[in-house]
Amino acid sequence: MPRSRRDEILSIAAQQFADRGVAGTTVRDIGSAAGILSGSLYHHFESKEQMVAELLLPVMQRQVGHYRALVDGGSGAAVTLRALIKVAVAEAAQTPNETRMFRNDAQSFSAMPTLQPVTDLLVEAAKLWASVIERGVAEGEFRNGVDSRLVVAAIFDAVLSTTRWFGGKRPDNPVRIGDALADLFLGGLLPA
Amino acid sequence: MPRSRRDEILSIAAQQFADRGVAGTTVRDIGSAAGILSGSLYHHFESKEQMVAELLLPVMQRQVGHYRALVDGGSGAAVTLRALIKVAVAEAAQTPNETRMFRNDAQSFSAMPTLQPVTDLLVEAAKLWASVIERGVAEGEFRNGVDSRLVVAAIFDAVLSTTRWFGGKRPDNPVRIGDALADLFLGGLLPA
Amino acid sequence: MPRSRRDEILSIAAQQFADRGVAGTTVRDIGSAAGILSGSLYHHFESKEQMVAELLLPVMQRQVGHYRALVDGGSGAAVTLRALIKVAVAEAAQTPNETRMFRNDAQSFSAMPTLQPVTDLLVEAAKLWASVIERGVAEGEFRNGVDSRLVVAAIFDAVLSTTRWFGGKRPDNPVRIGDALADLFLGGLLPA
Amino acid sequence: MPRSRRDEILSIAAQQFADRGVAGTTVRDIGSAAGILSGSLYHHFESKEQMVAELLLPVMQRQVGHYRALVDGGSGAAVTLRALIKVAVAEAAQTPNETRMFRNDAQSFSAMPTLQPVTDLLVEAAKLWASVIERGVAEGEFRNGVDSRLVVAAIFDAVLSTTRWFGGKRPDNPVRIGDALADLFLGGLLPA
DNA sequence: TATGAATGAGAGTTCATTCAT
DNA sequence: GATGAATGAACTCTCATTCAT
Repeated sequence: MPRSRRDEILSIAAQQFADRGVAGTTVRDIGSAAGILSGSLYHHFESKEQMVAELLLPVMQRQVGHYRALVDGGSGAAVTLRALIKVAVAEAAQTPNETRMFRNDAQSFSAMPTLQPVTDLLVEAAKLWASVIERGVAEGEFRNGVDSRLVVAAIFDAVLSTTRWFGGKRPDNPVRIGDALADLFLGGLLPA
Repeated sequence: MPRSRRDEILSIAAQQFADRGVAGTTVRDIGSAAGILSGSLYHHFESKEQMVAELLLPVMQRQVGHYRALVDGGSGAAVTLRALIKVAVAEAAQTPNETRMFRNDAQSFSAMPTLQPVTDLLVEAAKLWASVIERGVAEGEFRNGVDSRLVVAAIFDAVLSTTRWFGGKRPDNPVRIGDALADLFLGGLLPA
Repeated sequence: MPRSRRDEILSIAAQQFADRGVAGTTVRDIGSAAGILSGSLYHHFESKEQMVAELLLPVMQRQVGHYRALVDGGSGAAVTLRALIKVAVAEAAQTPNETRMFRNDAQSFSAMPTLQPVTDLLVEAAKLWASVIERGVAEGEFRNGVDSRLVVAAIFDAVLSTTRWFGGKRPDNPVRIGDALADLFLGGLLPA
Repeated sequence: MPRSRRDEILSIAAQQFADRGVAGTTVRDIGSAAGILSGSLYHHFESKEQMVAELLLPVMQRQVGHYRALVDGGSGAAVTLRALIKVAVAEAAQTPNETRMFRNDAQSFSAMPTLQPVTDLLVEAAKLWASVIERGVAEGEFRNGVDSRLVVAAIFDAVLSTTRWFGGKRPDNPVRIGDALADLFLGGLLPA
């Protein structure tokens, strides 16, 4: 429930960005979905790029905030990793459009200067997750020889993909998905 | 080592498509990377879209060919899944540019009619993988309660992400990466 | 006297289309004649082809409307034919640019899907005219052995050519031209 | 039955020019209809424009030759006009493609410097025909008050249109068409 | 806040023509 | 005579953005 007209437009834009990609969405698309002309968008926002930034930055800040708290929380690596996965999935479920933007458009962020802060947070998030994996290996909680970069990339991409299950008609339960993913990455497919 | 001029241009285009995305790559980009004018590309190809199709279709056909053979190979689910992951990673290592195109641009394929056959193969691939997971669960080789769709999506995305390790200056070893990924998804992070 | 900017541009385009042919007129030509950039045309029209359609359809609808009324009017064949010629010439004088487009570009209409309705009306017009000739022959008003298709084609082309006399500095009188043409086709060159 | 390869290509080009218009025909079209690449056309012809000139000039020269002879032949205006119409129709039947090019593309000839001689002949032809009409009026053979320019334009256009009946599967008889046209313009539709 | 008209850069594509082989 | 590759200019059309009203 968006409060201002501004927020309303922003959430309409998020939908479009998620559906067709940032580059594939024209300001005309956004305007006509919002019931105004494209030129009128510029009364609310400085540029299309700024809309993207305004959409993604708070989402990423919230996420990294959670990650920092969990990593600093003093729990063991396995418990922390499960918590990270669950909170990440929960956030993905809450902000599915923004999450799909991360999944599909992160590649092009480097060409958008305004998004530097977002990219920085993305990097920090990856480092936080990697640190948990590394600690787990170092402390013997995780298997030896695990490649932390590879594992982090795999988990991250898996989390970003969970938005598939949250859209559509019968959205799945984020808690269940988070647990399933944590089970998969911690315990594997083979039975214990 | 491309033989004809045509193949040479095609591999140059693949690099650009992978780096900046299909939509983000202009025919002028491709032309100047190939040392010719953009218009001259049309001596070799009918359209930009056709270049994409010509790049992706054989790659996907090869992959699905492998997947079919493995799924029909009669091995157990775990063995088959490991083989699938390894061959998929090996293919990703051999065609890193095309793989990155799948990762980043698959979303927009629906807007490109020429790519329908590619999309069809993509769907078939997902079904083949899912069938292995389901068989593993049914036959007790995999844990009970595993969500096959979710697992397939996670593994697929992880495989597509491995191209990170194959580009650049010091490309990693696909066999090692394939094994690491198979270990992760079969055995999980926790020690046996 | 065009009212909206849109109509103004349209009538400028008609002039150009008539002078250089539809294919020979570029959107840049139209734009610069209208004092705007070519891209700005697309604020008003979806495509060049749509401009052509929007120009020709109402003209042809009006004409066929007249033809239907006259053919159904119950007058004799000779009287009807004279009326047809006169109204056709009058319309050509009122919309000289569109008429020249019919004369010069009708051949290429089949390649423009948007113009199908126009082509359909063109065909109907020819049939209406031919029916009058045939009735005249059948009822003995016209000479025996007259080839109606040939005569219709000849009259049609003659009418389309009359725009020569309506442009330029000293435009001729459509009523006079219409009568002269009717005299020619009804009575011939030889004195009665 | 074209003799040289050159003539063969030329007649293939004429067909295309007639069907799609000069501007609407690409050298690629001509090449592929002739079974060679477009570039190879330039071994035979200097330019596309030259092909047009080479096609139209002899046709027009022949025609004007006939017209001059007939106009200078000393016959009465009516006899001369009938002869002009019949020979013009006969020529149209013999060179239908070139005639259709005159009908459809004459407008654009002014933009093609190479075609100046053709245009000059076209003008001379019109003058020759007009002189016959005027003589007929002056000598009382034709009705008083006849507008010679208008009549010439009408007859010319009618002749150019006769190619409709000479193409296709069951080509009509040029002699019959010529007579029908002469009857129409001399005697009109009304019975004597 | 919004409209409607326009900009200007750049997109994919076409095409007559050239030329080394 | 023909090929195959390329040029370079022009084409239609798109789109983020600006601005007077």
